[in-house]
Amino acid sequence: MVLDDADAVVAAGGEPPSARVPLTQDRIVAAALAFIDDAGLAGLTMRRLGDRLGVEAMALYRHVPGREALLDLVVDAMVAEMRQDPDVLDEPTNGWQDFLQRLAHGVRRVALKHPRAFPLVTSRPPEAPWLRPPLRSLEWVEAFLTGLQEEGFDDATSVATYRAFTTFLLGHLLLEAADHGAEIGPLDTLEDGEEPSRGGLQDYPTVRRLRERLSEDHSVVEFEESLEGLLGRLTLALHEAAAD
Amino acid sequence: MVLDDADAVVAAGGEPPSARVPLTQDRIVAAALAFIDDAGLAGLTMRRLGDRLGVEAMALYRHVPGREALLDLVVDAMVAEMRQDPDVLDEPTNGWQDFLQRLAHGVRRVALKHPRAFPLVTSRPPEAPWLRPPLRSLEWVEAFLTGLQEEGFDDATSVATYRAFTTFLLGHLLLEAADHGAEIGPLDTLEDGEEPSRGGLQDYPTVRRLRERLSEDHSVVEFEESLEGLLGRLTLALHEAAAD
DNA sequence: ACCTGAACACCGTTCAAGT
DNA sequence: ACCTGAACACCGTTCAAGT
Repeated sequence: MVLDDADAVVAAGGEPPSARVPLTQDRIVAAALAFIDDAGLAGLTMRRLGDRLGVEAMALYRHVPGREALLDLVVDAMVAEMRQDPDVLDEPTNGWQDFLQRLAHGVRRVALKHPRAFPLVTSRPPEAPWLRPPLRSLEWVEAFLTGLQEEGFDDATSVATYRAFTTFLLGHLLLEAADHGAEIGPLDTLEDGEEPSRGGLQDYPTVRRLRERLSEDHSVVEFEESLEGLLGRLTLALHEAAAD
Repeated sequence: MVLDDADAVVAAGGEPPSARVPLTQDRIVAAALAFIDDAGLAGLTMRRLGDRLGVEAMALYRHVPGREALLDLVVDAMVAEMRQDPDVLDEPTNGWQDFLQRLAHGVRRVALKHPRAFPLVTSRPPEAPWLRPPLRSLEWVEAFLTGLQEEGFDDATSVATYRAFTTFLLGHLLLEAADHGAEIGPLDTLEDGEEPSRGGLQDYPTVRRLRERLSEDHSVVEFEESLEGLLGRLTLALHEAAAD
């Protein structure tokens, strides 16, 4: 999913005049992700994606089974992006807390890099029913569980941690991505200063009074504190498990 | 959004032979929600929804602005369903912990009643950018914040609680809904016992060993304990705020 | 007043035909 | 070997016409 020379040419100046750049699945997936990033999922069409790649839509079907499968590949690409992150470790080398902290921040970086595509990680059905977004690849879960077991987690605690950790990530990152993605409906183009739906605010005095505060962005602090809270609870659970 | 006589007639025996049941927005929205509940969002089409109501698709446009708007109305219907729940209180009458606990369980009931429609609550853009799913209506947030303030929460703590509470609900309920919704892709019809994607499991020994455990459903306990943990942290935060 | 029929622009996808 | 053109079935949506 790395930008190769072919993409560089296309990105630089439209499609190459005569030099035929061959289509590949990776190029298609990368283009689809880029498309969603700046036009939203609703705008992604096989025909428009073809345009973007200088090709008829029908040419895509030689490299990708169809639109649905393409979206799954986009999810795979984002999941793979987390694994490439040098700050995310394959196994715990400085204790499990450091391991989980790096992982959490790595996932968060990807979510904020692709706020409009990230929800796909949640909405696409996973490979197996017990895989949970956003850590929804077998490789991820294997690395996650093995890492914890190396650090002395027993079976039950490892699995419970996987579940608690994914729940935590999903809640925070989906909301944070929504803030940044700002899926502005095509109707909400408030180019003029009309401030829609503000009128009704008079009926909600408390909301109205706290409006400024509600708009403040404390997501970094909240993520950090919530993560620390989770790690703290896990530490307790670990000691309890050891005491049994 | 309550089933009225008109729906009862239709539900009982197909469309009424001659007695014209007038279309209303409520009937359309209820039918759309029911459709998503048992066919998934992808299957919902204006034309098919018209069929289900014994009407041409074009007739729907007299009562609903369009498909996108209809989906927003479906979300509103689910949000309203939470407010009708008799176990969910409008204001805290037995302390804020009881207030939040009832609210949490009420939202959970709706999520589990509509596992395939619930994700819409997250994916549709809210009325205002500072409204957060799943408590994404002005009425909800007004009741929520006012209730907490009656219980002595200051402004900052009320808003922080709103944010923490929504994050908690979203993470848990989206994952739990996904478990129950089982968005089985049209291709995944494993009517024969082929067990797809199980072959690769040999490369993931830890996942393989913990497979049984990963499939166990502990969502009730997790929801309960996580909620209790949240309330506990809030209690601490309250005391800290009071000490300042 | 409320619904229908026909039409338009746009989809995903298939397949024979081009180069 | 790889892409294109034409075609099919299905969408959302508009609007004049029916009752």
